[in-house]
Amino acid sequence: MDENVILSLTRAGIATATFRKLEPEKKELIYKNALKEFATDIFDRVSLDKIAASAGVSKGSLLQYFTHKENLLNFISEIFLSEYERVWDNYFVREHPIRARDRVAAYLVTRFDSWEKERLEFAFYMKMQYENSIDVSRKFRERILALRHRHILGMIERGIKTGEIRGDAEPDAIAFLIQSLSRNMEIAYQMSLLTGRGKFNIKETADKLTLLIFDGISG
Amino acid sequence: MDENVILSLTRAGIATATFRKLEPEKKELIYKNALKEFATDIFDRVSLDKIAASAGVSKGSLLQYFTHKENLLNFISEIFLSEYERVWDNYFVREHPIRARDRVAAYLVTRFDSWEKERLEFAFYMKMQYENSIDVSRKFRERILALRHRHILGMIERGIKTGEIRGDAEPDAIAFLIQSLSRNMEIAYQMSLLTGRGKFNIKETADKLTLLIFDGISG
Amino acid sequence: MDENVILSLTRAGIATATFRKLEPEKKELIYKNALKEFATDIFDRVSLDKIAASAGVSKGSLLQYFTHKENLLNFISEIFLSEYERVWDNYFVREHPIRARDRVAAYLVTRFDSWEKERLEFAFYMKMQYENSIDVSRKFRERILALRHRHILGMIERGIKTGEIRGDAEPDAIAFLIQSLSRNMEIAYQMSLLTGRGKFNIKETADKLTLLIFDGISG
Amino acid sequence: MDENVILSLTRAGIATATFRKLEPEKKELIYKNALKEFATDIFDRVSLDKIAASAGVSKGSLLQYFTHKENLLNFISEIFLSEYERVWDNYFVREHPIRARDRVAAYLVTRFDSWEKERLEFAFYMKMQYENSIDVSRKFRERILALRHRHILGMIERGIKTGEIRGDAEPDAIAFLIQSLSRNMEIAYQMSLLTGRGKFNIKETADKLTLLIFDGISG
DNA sequence: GATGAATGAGCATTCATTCAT
DNA sequence: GATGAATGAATGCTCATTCAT
Repeated sequence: MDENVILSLTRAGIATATFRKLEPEKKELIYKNALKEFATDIFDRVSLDKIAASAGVSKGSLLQYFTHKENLLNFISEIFLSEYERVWDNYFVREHPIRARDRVAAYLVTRFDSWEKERLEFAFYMKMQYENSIDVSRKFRERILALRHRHILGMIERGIKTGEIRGDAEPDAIAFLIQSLSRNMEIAYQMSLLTGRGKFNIKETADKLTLLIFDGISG
Repeated sequence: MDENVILSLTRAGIATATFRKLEPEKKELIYKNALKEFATDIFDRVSLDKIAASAGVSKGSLLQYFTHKENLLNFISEIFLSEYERVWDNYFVREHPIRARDRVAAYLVTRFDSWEKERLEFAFYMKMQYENSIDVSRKFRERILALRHRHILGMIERGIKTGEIRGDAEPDAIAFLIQSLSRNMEIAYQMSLLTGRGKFNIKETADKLTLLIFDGISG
Repeated sequence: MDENVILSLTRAGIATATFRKLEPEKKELIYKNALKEFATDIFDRVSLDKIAASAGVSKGSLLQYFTHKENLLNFISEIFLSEYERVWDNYFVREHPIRARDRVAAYLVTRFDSWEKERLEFAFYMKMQYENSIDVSRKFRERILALRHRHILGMIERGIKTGEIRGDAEPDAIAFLIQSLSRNMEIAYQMSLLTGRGKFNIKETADKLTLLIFDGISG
Repeated sequence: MDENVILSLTRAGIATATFRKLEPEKKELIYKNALKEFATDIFDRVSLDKIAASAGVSKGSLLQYFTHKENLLNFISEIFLSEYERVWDNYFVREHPIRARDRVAAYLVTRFDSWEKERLEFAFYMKMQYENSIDVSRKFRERILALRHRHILGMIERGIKTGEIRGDAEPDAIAFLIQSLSRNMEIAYQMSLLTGRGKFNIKETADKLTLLIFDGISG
């Protein structure tokens, strides 16, 4: 957890100064356990008692750190987003495949290996994107969407420049297409996790789909 | 509401015989009002009192008909699904566009005109797919997925036969692609409804995307 | 407790229909015990748990009857006021002393013998008149004040007509004077109850004060 | 704030030695801000956090100075009383009107001009007399009552000596009468402050009432 | 001596479910 | 079969008080 982010969240009134001054391990513990609860169940069914107990803090302290239940989610959400954005931005400054279609295939695959180890983070990510009944999630959704759109558009424009992607189509439409695939892969992955039966082969799916959208499905 | 469906739900223990014997209008009234509540808010925040009041039944009766709150949702879900499946099956027995790509474009557009008039049904459909973390919604999700997969596969196989869709690719992969588009269009539509700003042009989007996936995005 | 009053309170949304249908003894029990708590302690420190327990009802029921804690006080207050007004109005239609000064002396004494037996009612009456922090008490205060003012003015006007009370002074000023005495007697009575030491002789005080204000304190 | 009073309060265990050693300005600051809170709201709703924040002290210190929340109120109460008594005692050693009735009229008016500027002090004074169902307020009430009684009795006895006030009546009864007027004027003043509508003319009321009680209301 | 972090007791309110009528 | 009264479990939040630093 980035201390600078925590500082700015403190300034934004999302976490209190009291929380900021906690030992890093304790902060981490609270973050992890709260994320776990919010990832596992709906906002209304998440109980502060349970979070407090599993994080080894009193409920009173928890509320002293975040004032509100909703603010606690807000905090978790912001920390998650900052980390998420950091990772993705990092990804795009590093070296990348040479061919546009490889870049797209790689994009579709990215993050899934992390999710593999961070199941709770993935569950939280999915829940926040689709949960409409809480205000915090709207912000979350929009932040995620904007980030992904920016990244995808970047790839497309580069592909158009090199002539690998057709320039006669609207970049936004192509972006919508790639966004769709990415989203559906996340959902398919989640369902395979939930049902347990049959692993969902991400790499293979990404490769196949990239081929299809580049070359078209026409006979 | 199909009486046969109600009968089978009664046998499955989802609704009681008492409910089945109700006058059709009363059953309809309960369905409509319960669906409205479950579409509007999260399972936990839906109150039986409100449903009972708006449906003109007593809370006691409501529970006598469905035993549980969750069972009531179960019932609504099953009725919705049976209707949903009926409509789609109907769609595919009727005449269709001649060209494969027109069939796909039409598929992507279908249902949206109904949703336009049936906002609550659409909200319920989306909520069940993405938001409610209840067992019922898992079943719902899977049923929807299976149905759509079956229909899309049908289209693809027909296209392969006519040579309009390439036969060298796995039909499942192509189905995944189309499924992705369909899903993302629903999400985009929902977001345009929620935010209110800027209508989402379904027809235009469907056409553009169909072109893209048939011809590919290669330069 | 007058059923008509309860009915009108139900209509005003202060009590629910569920409460109205209760057996009279149960209603009485709730009224008595709630009044006792509100008479004994500050609104914030009165606990619904305690009232529910002493009235032999569940806390859930209590809230079903009155929706809010404040509404429960509201209810008690209205019942009290209706009874208070009934008693006083009754008092003034009955026969009265012939002489104006006797009427005033009698007025100052009235209610105290009832308070003697109804200690809790008296405590409630005092608390409601002087507790400013709850909205309900403002209404209470104004109702009490208006009633007493009306009654006192009535006495004064009659006294002016018979020539027993001087007509050259403003009736409102005389009313203020009598109101002051009445109020201070209540306070003195309350203090004698609270401290326990030395009974406060109401009758004697009323007689002495009536003499004083009629004849003046001039030497 | 009189340091001698603080010393005796320290000895009485109401304030700690730690508090006594504070700089006078800090002590004053704590007094002012605590009084403000206790004047504005009921004991239970006054929060130490708020007092600490506005007084520029830590909550820990506040409790170190006074041990309890109730003791803090105790302290404020005692300081207020000592000041109140000082002012009144001062008033009675200064020169006064020559005629007894003027002295009474002046007495009824005294303090009101101070309250005009010291709204919070007045609110505190009233709240302590009537509202707080705490032990502290009982003591407060009795101290105020005793002081006023003493002063009023003094006036009366002087009036009896000069023959301006009748000697055939019990001085205590006359004192009760004047006390009543004084009290009711305070209440009327408070109500005019609370409701906001129509100023309550103190001087005029005092004059009229003095006339009435001296000359009597007989026709 | 000053501070403020940690705590836990206390409480109003909601609502599904039970069950007597 | 219909009703709705009774219940109690569950939970977010406030705040005085304790106590380690």
